Order: sequence, then C-alpha cells, then structure tokens
Amino acid sequence: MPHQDVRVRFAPSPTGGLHLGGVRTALYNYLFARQHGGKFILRIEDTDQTRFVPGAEEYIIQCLEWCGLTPDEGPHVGGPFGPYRQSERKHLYRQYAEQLIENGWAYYAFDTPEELEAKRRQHPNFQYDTQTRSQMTNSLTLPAQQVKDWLEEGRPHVIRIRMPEHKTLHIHDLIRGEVVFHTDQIDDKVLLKADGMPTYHLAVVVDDYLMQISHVFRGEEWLPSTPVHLLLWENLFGIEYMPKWAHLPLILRPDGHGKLSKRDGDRLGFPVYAMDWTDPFTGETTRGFREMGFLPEAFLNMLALLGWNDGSEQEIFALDELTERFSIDRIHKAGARFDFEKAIWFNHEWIKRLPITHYLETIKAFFHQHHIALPNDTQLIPTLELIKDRCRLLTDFVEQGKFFFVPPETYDWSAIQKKWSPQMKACFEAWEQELANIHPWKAETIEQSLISTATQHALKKNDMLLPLRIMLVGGKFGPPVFQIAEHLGQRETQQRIHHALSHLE
RNA sequence: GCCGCGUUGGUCAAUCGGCUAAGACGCCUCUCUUUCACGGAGGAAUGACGGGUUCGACUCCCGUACGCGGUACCA
Repeated sequence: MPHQDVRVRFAPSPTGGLHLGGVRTALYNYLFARQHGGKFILRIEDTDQTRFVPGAEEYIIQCLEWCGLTPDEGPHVGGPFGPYRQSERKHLYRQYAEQLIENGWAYYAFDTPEELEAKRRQHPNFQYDTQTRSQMTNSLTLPAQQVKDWLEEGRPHVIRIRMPEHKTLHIHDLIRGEVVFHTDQIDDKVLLKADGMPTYHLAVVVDDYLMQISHVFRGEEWLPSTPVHLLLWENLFGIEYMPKWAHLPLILRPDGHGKLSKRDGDRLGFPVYAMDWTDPFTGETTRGFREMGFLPEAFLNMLALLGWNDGSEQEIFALDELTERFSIDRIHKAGARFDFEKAIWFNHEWIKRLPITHYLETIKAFFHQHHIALPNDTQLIPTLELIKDRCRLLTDFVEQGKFFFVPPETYDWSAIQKKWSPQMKACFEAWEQELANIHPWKAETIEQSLISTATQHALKKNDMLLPLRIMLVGGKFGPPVFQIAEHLGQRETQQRIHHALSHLE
C-alpha cells in the first residue's frame, strides 16, 4: 500500500555554490512539506565522483540554514531513512540494476567511453537506443557465454535501461498536466556506471522509493528524462509508489536567453548564489545575496514570487504566510527572467518592515568590516532607525550611517560655494559658541537656536541648512539636519562645525 | 536534426469565453521634504502570427514562428 505522508526532498549535487534556482526549488519543497505537515528532506546527490567539490555540502546546509529552510532529515541531522548521501548508499543500487536485467528491462553494455565518443563523431546524431543497440557491444548482442566470461574477468561495463519499442508513455505532471513521450525517441540511459556508482536516473528512483518520497519538485530540465524514471518505477517498485511529479519552470537570465548561470551574475553585476562561495581549487570567490546585503526574508519572498503568485495583489509574504498560501496549481508554466532591481525592491520593503533589532547583528558586522567603531545598542538603534527607510540593501546602512560614527573626511563644498559668505561664516562661528547653551539637546531646540543666531546676523535659517549639513555630514544626503545634530550630540556637533570652519575661508 | 515544454507591457504577472486587459518593479511627470531618500498623485507601455470553434476569443482547438530545456558512464 502506498504511503500517504507527504515527504519531499531537496536533492542538490555538491559541486559548487548554491544557485538561486536551487534555493527556489528547496523553498517550494519546504512550503509544500510544511503545508501538509510532511517532512522536508535534504539528500546529497554525489554520485559523480569526478565532480566532488570539498566544502560544497557544508555550504549548501549553511545556505538553507540562512534562509530558514531547515531540513527534517539530512546528512547533517540524520533521520530514519539514512544515509542521506548517495555515495554512502553505493552498495544499494547494483542489486536493483541487476533485478532489471533479470526481468529484461536492462542489459550490460561493454562499449568504452572512447568507442562511444568515436561513434558520436562519426554520426553526430548517434543515440544509444532501440535502433542502434543491436550494433553495439552489449549483453543483447553478445553470446551469453561471452558476457559471463567478461563479467567474471571484471571487464568494465555499465548497465543500461532497455527502452521498450513503440510504446507511448504518459506522465502526469502537477504543473503541466499530461505529457506524452514515445519510447523510440528515448535513449537507453546508463543506470549503473563502470565505477559501480548509479547515475542520477537509477539513484533518484531507488532513493525516492526507499525514502518514501511522495512528491518530487524539481527543475524543468528533468522533464525529458521523466519517462526513464517512470519505467524504472513501473518495473522496480510498482507505479502506485511513484511520487507525484512537479516540474518547476526555469529561472532565466535577465538579458538574452537561457538559464540563469553564475557567469551572468559576474557579467551583469548581481549575485546568483545564496551566499559567498569560494572555489576550493581556484580560490576564487563568487558573491552571494547574503554578503551583498540581502535579508533572507526578502530573498525567499522574491524567489517565491518568481514563478508563483497567490492570485491577489499581495507581493510581500513572510515564510509562514507563503506556507499557508502556496499552491501547486498557481505555479507558472513558463520560465521567469530574473530581475535584480525587483529583488532589491523586495529587500527594501523588508528592511522597512522589520524592526532594526531583527537584523542589527548583520548590520554591525558590515560596519566592522569597514573598521567603523559603533556605540552601544541603546544609542545605535535610534540612529539606524533614522536612516532605515533609505537603505535598500543592508550594506547601505554603512554608506548612509557612517558619518554618524566617523567625522567626514571630505566635504562637498561645491554644494554651498555659491551662497557662502563672510557673514555666514561669522554667523556659524557665533552659533558654535551658542551650542553649549542649548538645553535640552533636541532637534527642535537646536533649530530654535540656529534661527535666533541667524536672525541676529541678518541671515535666514534656510540659507544655513545646507552649509550645516555639509559640515556635519560631508555631503548632500541624510535625514533632517537637526535630527542629525541631535544624534551626534552637542560636543560632536560643535567639533564638526569648528573643524569645518577652519577649512573654509 | 530529433523529442518535450513554453509564448499577456522592458521585467514579474492577473485574467480560468463578455476586456474600456488588474497590480508590482523599472522609467517619466507632479507633490511632500529648502539635502538625499521614503511617502503620496498621475503618465507612457502588453495579448507572437495565421486559421478555425463561438453571438462573442487574451482565454478553447489546429498550424506556423520564435524561445527554452533535453538529447553524457553530469546532475
């Protein structure tokens, strides 16, 4: 009897940084599992030993953790269906491949990679399939004794699926509906490689069965190989155990055409990976969303809406809201272009919505990276609150807030040059002395004081504002200037005016 | 080449036969703020093409075009 519980898996192969498309796949899996009270499983698909990259698995786990997509089972937390790393399950697969051979659904093939390559050079459209396998070196064409001998002497071989002839395969996809394939068009995929490792096709079916996976959410690039999986399910475990398929639309590059790749990010100046990834072989680091100043809430929100919407006008969703609203039938069929500007917009919205305390530590870390010393939290938080609305990325806090903690190194004098005069200088010099008499040190009282000093010098307050801003901030930006002065404190404000005046004639 | 999937503004997209085709991002204008942003109000901008079906097609069907994916002892 097929199992009823919802069990879904995110099954990346640990070959490098975690692509945003991968995170979205993980997200949809996670949402579906949570929505149905099911389990979200992490399985590491490391059957290609030549592509093993040290550190990649740990990195993937950290990315999921940063996003808040915590697996219920996985190589790092264990679980009742382990091991969760395919390389550690190697011994499991061969028996299934051999079972298929016994039933006539697979065969041994002794063609070497070199032979196959030569064949493909000769016939560019060569495919190892129902038509061509009779000309190849395999257990279907060789005498039984020959096969037996070769196997006994350990001759390298693979096991290939034997595609039936002239059959139509119907696959029901939760997103696309009925998809039909013809077996004559499909090649005899390798199931077990010469090194004894299964290929994706065998491993995915065996493990989904053994791990009792109920639904498979994976990228659309897998759709063409689904008929192979279907046949395997049919002949190994029974179609009634087969998970439901949902092939997700691809995330496309913003310009031109094609799947979004790491290279597009490098070229166009935006991240593609969830977090910074350093290639252990070249030492080269690729920037990630996290390090670029994205909140995980925004990152996930943006990804969720790339290919799905709930039909309303709402665009901002927290993870628990997504869990509530998510539905497979509202997933788009067509691929979506990634738009970095929109991603930034999502981040801005989340920065504005969340309390500073929610991401205080992250901001502090960014300041520390720039060697900027910060005051204690009770003083820091109100200051950050003041600039919050103008920060689209968390790294913007450094840019927008630095002047609160470090006096300006340069001044944008050009902004005030036209209106600057000796009278104005005299007025500021007088006001500088006045600062000590301002009580309490509040934006309103500071403003009143400036007004009265300006009036005494036959100047207008409004003409004083920009020069004051330049003296305190260095440039033409930031919150209202008297609030800046309030946050700076009397002493610091006085010092900055004094210092600025000594540099102005 | 073959197979599969897809096609509403520049981008994300709503629409499940009644459309004068939502909304968001971005862009432009105005407004607020005597800084820069935020906010607020407006604006320009869309159904690939050709046939059907229908009283009526963006919506259904069939072609064509275009795009993408697959076609590995990679996943």
